[in-house]
Amino acid sequence: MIDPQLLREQPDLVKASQERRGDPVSFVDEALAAESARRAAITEFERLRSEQNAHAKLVGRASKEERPALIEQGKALAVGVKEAQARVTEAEAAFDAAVSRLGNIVHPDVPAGGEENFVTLATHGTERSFDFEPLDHVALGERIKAFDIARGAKVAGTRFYYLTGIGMRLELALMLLGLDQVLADGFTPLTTPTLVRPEIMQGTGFLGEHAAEVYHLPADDLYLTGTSEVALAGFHADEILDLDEPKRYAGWSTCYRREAGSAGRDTRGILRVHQFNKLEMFSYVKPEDAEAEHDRLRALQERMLQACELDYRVIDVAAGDLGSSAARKFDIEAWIPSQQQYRELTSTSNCTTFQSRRLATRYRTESGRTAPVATLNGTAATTRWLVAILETHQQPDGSVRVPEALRPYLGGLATIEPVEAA
RNA sequence: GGAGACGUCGCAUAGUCCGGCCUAGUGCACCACCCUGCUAAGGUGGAGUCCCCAAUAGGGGACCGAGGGUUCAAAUCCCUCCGUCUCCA
Repeated sequence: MIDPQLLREQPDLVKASQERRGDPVSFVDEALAAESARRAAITEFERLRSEQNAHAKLVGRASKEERPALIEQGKALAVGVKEAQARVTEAEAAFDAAVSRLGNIVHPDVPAGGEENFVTLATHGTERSFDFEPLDHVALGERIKAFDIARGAKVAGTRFYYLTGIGMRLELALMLLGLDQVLADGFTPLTTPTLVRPEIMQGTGFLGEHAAEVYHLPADDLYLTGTSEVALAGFHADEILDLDEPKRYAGWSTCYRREAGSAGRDTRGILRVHQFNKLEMFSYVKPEDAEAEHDRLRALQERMLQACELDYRVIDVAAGDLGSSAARKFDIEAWIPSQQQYRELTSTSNCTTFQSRRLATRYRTESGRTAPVATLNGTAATTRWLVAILETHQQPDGSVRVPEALRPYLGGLATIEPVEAA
């Protein structure tokens, strides 16, 4: 959630942010009204409560004779307090709902507009073309027996797959390469829970706009996470952190997504699936260090794509295409030869203090006060990378060259040869 | 799955049976000052988190795992949930 003080003191700034996101500006005035209603309710309740507390003490000290009359008076006070308390609960729920509709304050450098209005910050490599007819990752995967999509569908349904043989090994190799890179950068590796409680899902904002994307297990009231960001953000919930040094974590987990709104899109292959693995970076830093950390995460991601010898571009995602908790987001998209277009491989978001405020993750400032920390997240590697790696490094005979950096994790394997049909 | 014990403002504990000077005590650790004078010790005071009002000082409310309930009044009584531990299966 955004800073209520900012909402109160600089509503115009919040309105401008809403405007740039393409979200209703009227939400700001509604939130403001709910905010002052909330404070009024609290003030009234506390006045009555104070009166009641003083009265209860009188009763405690009173003699037997005085007591009955005082208790009668107390009953009247109790009614008023109860009503006032109910009004506070109501006002707080209303405020919560109203303020929850406001997205994070968009960073001033974020391009205006929607999905297609991104700005390309950098490109690397060529948009590779071949002097032979390139295969897409599905055809390549069949040649080298890297995955089995038909059997995935048979067993679990569409958008499920098996990684087989070299495919399975290649995914692990990629994850291990990613892990070694983030370890070198001081990240603490974690294997995270992939089932979480409603409060955590709610607190991290994934039950808002993405609610339909999330698998729910009603028998246990647990949610399957679509990214370890959920567990990583929840890790330090309700804590006061020592942030003299930033806290950096790399969470490895399987991710589950319903892909509810994407029927018919990317139905071929493993580009868009219900289940995949991901190594996710997550940083807790002081708010003033958030932008530098964001650049750092992006640099790390670029290094990973370069290690995999992929062609890519870095885009600054436009305001209208930002998740509600992100103030700014950089996506790195790799060139997919069979599609002749760039597709997202990584994403890194600066959530400033938006996420931590609801999760009550704080640090101690110079003056000794507590203040919300800034959180940032970014992809280090996912199963989807296999698509780009296979297609980019394919050779005329249907074999695939293994990027140097991945070879140590594959026993030195330099080329993945087609498997002859049995 | 069954039975039981437990959860207190950093850590450790008192308080809960029997509701009201609990404004949650004490020890350790911590911070400031004083005393002392050098591997120490002692004294005084301070100190949690969240929120509201006032914006300097200050005043008030909430928090004893979480949420409800009973009551004039709940750490204390009742219910539900979460967690930890022990025993049984």
